[in-house]
Amino acid sequence: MKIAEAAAASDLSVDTIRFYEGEGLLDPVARGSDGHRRFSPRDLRWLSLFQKLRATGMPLAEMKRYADLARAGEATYTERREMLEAHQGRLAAQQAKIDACRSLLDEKVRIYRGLEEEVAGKPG
Amino acid sequence: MKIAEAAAASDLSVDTIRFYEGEGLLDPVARGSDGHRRFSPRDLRWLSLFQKLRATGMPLAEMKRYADLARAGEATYTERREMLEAHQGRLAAQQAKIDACRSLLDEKVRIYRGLEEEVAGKPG
DNA sequence: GCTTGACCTAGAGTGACTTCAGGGCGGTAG
DNA sequence: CTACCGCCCTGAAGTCACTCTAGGTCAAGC
Repeated sequence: MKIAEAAAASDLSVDTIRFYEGEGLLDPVARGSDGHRRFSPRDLRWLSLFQKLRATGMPLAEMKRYADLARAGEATYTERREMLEAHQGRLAAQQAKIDACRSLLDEKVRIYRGLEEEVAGKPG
Repeated sequence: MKIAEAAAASDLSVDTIRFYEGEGLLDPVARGSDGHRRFSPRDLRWLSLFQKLRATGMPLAEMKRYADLARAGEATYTERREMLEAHQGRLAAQQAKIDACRSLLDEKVRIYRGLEEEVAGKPG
């Protein structure tokens, strides 16, 4: 699978994928005889994981740490789990922000609708 | 109200508040005789709004546009409402990302727990 | 054989802060 | 009175995570 397909499948940009490889999040990706990257299903699963973690606010350094731990084998299960649990906490915080923003926007939109009607009803 | 209090109340940093004023999101803030900023309740409401919008991914340029429209008066009600509605769409997208990440993490954490037990149960 | 399109690298540019360096003012402890 | 502390000021440099640009390779289609 080449990079454009990997990008489409993982919901990352091709630039971001190259950047992540450069940062060492992914092991160096295999290359075809043309020098182009060939992504394995395993690479793909990593990219999708990175996409989800980043999209919800995990810093790159932390994703790197997680990837390094995964390379280190079964001795790191506990630390890896703890990292994911810490990120679950971040999800909850994000959720709270979304909820707060949603209720504010719902009200403001309602208010604007009222104001627009008022303006429309003005004589003149 | 001075800047540290405004920061605590709006959940922004003092640096971010100064930065937002510099970018013209806020009208120039009143100053005391000591040259320090004095934030009005109105400033505070704007800052809280900006905090909520930024925390959920609205770009600065868009918040600036919204603030400029608000300065322009009632002729801009409709455009302002449409901007907020567009942001409601962003909230939904964020929500989807959080949900996708949450279900992945729930599963991964469950799996790690199983693996940790397995390792713990090994002889030797 | 020439163009088109997807890929390559290295490096510059961007958005939204954050940190730093250097300095002022007001209160209080010595 | 002055030394220090804490909070504030400005302008500029630094950071994070991309994103875009310039210049180049290569296989395939006309």
